[in-house]
Amino acid sequence: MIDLFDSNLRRLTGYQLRRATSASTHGVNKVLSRFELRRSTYSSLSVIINQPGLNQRQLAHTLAIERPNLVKIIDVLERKQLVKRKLSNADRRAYALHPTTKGCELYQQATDAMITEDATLTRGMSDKEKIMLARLLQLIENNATQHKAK
Amino acid sequence: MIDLFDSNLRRLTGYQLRRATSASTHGVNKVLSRFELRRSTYSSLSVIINQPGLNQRQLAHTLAIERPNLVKIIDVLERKQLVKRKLSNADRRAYALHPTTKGCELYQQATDAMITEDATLTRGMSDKEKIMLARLLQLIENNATQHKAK
DNA sequence: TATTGTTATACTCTATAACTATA
DNA sequence: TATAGTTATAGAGTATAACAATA
Repeated sequence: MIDLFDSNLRRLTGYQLRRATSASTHGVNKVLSRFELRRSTYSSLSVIINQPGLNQRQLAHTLAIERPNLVKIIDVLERKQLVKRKLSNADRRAYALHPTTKGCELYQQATDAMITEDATLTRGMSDKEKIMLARLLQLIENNATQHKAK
Repeated sequence: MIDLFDSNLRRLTGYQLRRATSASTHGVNKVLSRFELRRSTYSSLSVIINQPGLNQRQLAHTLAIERPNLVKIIDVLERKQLVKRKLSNADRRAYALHPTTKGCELYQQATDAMITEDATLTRGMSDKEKIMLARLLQLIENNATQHKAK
């Protein structure tokens, strides 16, 4: 096959980002499917375990997703008995989100597999490069978020 | 607001990538909407201008998208008279994709705006860091694509 | 009045199977 | 038989408006 190239697009950092992200998606989905999780449910479970008791608004903010999109994600996690919505005493409008024992166990297994999978992405990088990459990606996110707010 | 953090997730390169990409999306969409383009139509137009005469299979491969998803994108570009499907003499199954004059002009304007927008993402980076970022993102994409093929 | 969770809805991107016409 | 373009379809993520219960 003739190997064409998108040399114009490749000059854009935003496009480079999108291609790298997109390429990584297949492997991530494949790993998570072994645990009957999707990216949205895994990331929500992760934050809930990291910050037990937070409410849906806080979780949505942490994940940078909209509140309405979270409802079905938590529904799924609750149906699978990985997470529980507990009524908050302080504010009866809100639910405090807590992981179950089953949720913690599944999270540990899934995370082990995710870390292994994730390591394939940075194969060939030195530790110094990995640290720099993380720093630059965070800078981009901050730049974009600040830019968006204006 | 209490500033919670997703420290578990943030250790994963794949998640760092996704957050940076996602954060950049709003600005890109906003720029492209001024030209009545979307990411999919802009990137297709870009490749067609870069490689005039290529067919839809080649374009899909270059953009790493599936052939069926390209059909409506080209339909839109053709309806807007930015691109033309020309019957290929060599292979009457295939269309050769060519930009129109209008397509080239709109692409130039949109690209100027896109480059300006894109520069905000790498604000605060040295030239050396920008080069390294591009190299590391390409490495990730290669690693992920290779990993996927297995 | 404002906020939490929710419902409804719509749009974009992505992915696969199967068809047609050509090769 | 294999390929290019297409159709149909379904899944996942994302975004906004509006509502009930509560603050």
